[in-house]
Amino acid sequence: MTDKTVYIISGPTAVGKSLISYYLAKRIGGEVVNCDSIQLYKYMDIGSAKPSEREMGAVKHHLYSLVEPDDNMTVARYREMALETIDDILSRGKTPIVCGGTGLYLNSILYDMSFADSEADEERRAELEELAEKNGNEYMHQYLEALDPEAAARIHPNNLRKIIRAIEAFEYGKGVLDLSECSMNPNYDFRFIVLNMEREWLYERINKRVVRLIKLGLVEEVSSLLDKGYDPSLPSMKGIGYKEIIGYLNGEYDLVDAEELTMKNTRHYAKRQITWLKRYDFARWVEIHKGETVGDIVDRILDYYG
RNA sequence: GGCGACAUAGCCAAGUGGUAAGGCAGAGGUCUGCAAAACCUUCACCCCCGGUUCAAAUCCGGGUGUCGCCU
Repeated sequence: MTDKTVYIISGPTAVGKSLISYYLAKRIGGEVVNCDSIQLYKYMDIGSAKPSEREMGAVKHHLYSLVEPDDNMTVARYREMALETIDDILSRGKTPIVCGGTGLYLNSILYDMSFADSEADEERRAELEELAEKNGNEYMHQYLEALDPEAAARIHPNNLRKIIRAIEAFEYGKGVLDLSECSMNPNYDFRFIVLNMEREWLYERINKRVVRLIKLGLVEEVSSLLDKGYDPSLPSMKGIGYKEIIGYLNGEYDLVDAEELTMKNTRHYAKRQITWLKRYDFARWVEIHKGETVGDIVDRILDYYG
């Protein structure tokens, strides 16, 4: 371990990232830094499966419950906060343990990404969305092609969201860059662990977790968010578990359907996360087997990097 | 036992003579400012046997199975 060592504990949802990070932190005197887009929000504790009070009390946890659910979060802001937090932890002689499965946020720490030249502008975005509404995806894709052919070539014509972002980015600066043009963040020595387990077992855990979250009061949590006035269209409220419960509360289907939908969407999410994480050829994959204790897994993580 | 209906992918399902829609699930993938988001790719010789026909998931006969009704 060096004085710039930063652990990253990632993996699909429900593999046990939080628990393992917690034990790892206890073992090496680390502090946990959240890298989960939904756990960043306040009042969204049950649905986002944040670490328990006890865990948060025993080990320092950063960037949890930080912003209001209607806050306009972006990767750029996340990056800023995360790097600041990591530097602070290092300056106190502790080891940061970045824990989470939001791939884009992970990238923002891992790579020397620059967001400075492409500010997001609400008004311009609304304009572009309207233009798209009127003329369709194909039109927007051609529009982008005229501005930034390279970006257009990378973005599928149906992916309107990315097309609009690329147009914005182009108008503000150098456009949307490809990650391959970035180098690794040179300020840290990363120890990047991807936790994984047999697909079937993971799906089983996901299903059980959804049942548990509902038992713990997810429905109440969601209705209290709605009572506070948070709009279902907010990105935070589109989180898995939240949007499905909102549908139930609106009478679109019953609770059993909401539960099944949540399970399904969580499974899909886990799969996308695994796909994303495969890109990091420098990551060490730790396969968790049934019957292993958290201690065993932490041992293996520590052994990995000698 | 009789009569009738149906049998298409893991599930739902379209197709009634011209070489198997679609949805869901599953699998794989893309990714620099909404990322728990957005988007893409992929997945069947149509219950079995025989017949008619240039051509059958589609028509005919016989099996088998499921469902319904009757006795």
